Amino acid sequence: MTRLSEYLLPTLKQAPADAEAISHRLMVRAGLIRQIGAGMWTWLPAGWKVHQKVVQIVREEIDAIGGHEMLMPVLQPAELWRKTGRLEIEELFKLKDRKGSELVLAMTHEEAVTTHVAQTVDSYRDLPLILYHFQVKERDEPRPRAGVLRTREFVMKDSYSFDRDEAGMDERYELHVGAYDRIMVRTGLRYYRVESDVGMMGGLGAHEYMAPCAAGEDQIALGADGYAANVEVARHDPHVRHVGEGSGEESWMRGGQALTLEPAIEIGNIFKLGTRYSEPLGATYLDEHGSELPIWMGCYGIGPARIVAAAVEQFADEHGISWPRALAPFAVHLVALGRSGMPEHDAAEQLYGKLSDAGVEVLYDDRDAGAGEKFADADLLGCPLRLTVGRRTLEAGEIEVQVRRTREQGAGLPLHGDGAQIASALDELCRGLP
RNA sequence: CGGGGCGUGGCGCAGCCUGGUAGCGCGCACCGUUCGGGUCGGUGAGGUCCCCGGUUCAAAUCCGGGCGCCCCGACCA
Repeated sequence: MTRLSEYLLPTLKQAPADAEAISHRLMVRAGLIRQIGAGMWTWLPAGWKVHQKVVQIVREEIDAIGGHEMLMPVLQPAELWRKTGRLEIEELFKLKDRKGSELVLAMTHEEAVTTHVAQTVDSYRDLPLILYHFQVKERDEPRPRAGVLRTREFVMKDSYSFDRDEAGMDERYELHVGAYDRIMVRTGLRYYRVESDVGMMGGLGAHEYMAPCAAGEDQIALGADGYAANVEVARHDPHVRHVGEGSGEESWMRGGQALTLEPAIEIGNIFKLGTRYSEPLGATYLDEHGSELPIWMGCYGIGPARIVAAAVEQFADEHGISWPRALAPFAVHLVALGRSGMPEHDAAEQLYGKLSDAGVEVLYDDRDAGAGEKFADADLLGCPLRLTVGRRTLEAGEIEVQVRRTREQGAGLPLHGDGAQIASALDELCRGLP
């Protein structure tokens, strides 16, 4: 599928000096991302592949609960935001066009979707509805940090539900809980769904999906009984007592149980909005009796970039990244040893052809480079399986297979076997991996 | 926004204190060598020393102003 000699994968031995978070260091070193300014990042080809793996998982699960994908613009009239009272938000980028008209760069899309629904939905027969898109969000963050973890521009999947009443909204909300749980499981991440502060979105309920990792900027409180909450929520929970204050080590108790605090990053959030946006934007419908009623809404966000970074954080080791199989840029990293023209190199070429034809996602390292360099890059990039074709391989008639996560060598596969058979054997192997 | 740090070739750094217009490692190009864990040797290319101004015969170096980036905190629809 991809020859490394013809690909752009600029790996580095040393991370940029100012990079501290593991995901920041490794994603730059592995050639996945490059910075262009504070909180402004480019996804290079291999990085974008990973990002799009996440996007596709999210798309499939939102489609499965009846979501309809669309695309709304980032550039929007300021007037919409004035109507909802959000024009004054500091993080909102504001600008003017050549005529002097006031515009904003959207940091989220409630204003846009609600406007469209207000214009197009008239009857109770049009509801419920789930609309979503993957679109860039622009936020003038006071402090971007940690590579792709907190940026000023990032792609978000945001879906919005529209219902006749509160019960309907709750139903759509629960559908999203299910979809989000399935998304998290499929990505292979360790995660918690925690109750969150509803903040300015109204008091109707909200959850956050948190991925524990060292670079996390939030803290979650966890109980042995399965209790999991944002620390802000835990703080206001009457059952939670704060024990060790001031001694440096924080200690919380809930119903006689100690709570542990863990740093985590927010990778998704879901809110019950109620009529917070439908009212100012006039999104109403007529019910069976001809009465005009406001539409009940929910909004549901998920950040693919944060899922990618969290996966790096959670599974990296001293050699580099170790992707969960669902997110890996390639299923297989094939390393050819020896110089081009030598028998082992020719054998690697043949194998590459067979795997490609069989539809295996394979990155083929056909570069004229030393074995050490190739293995180091393979470890750094972190594809689940590494295949090696070298002199030993030829002698044994077997392809060497190494599992990235465990760095253990499995049983070899027949070098001269049928392509489809090798592919299905690899597929089998992959399915057994995390 | 408060506190701290940094800006010298693609990356990592030295030089700055004690002014004399730039050096190391990696990477890159070429030659040879090696070819199962970042081989070794040689040759070479590549720098407005973040920007503007000032001091001085002379500024990467000293002074003033600005910009950019990172880290901690605050903030985080």
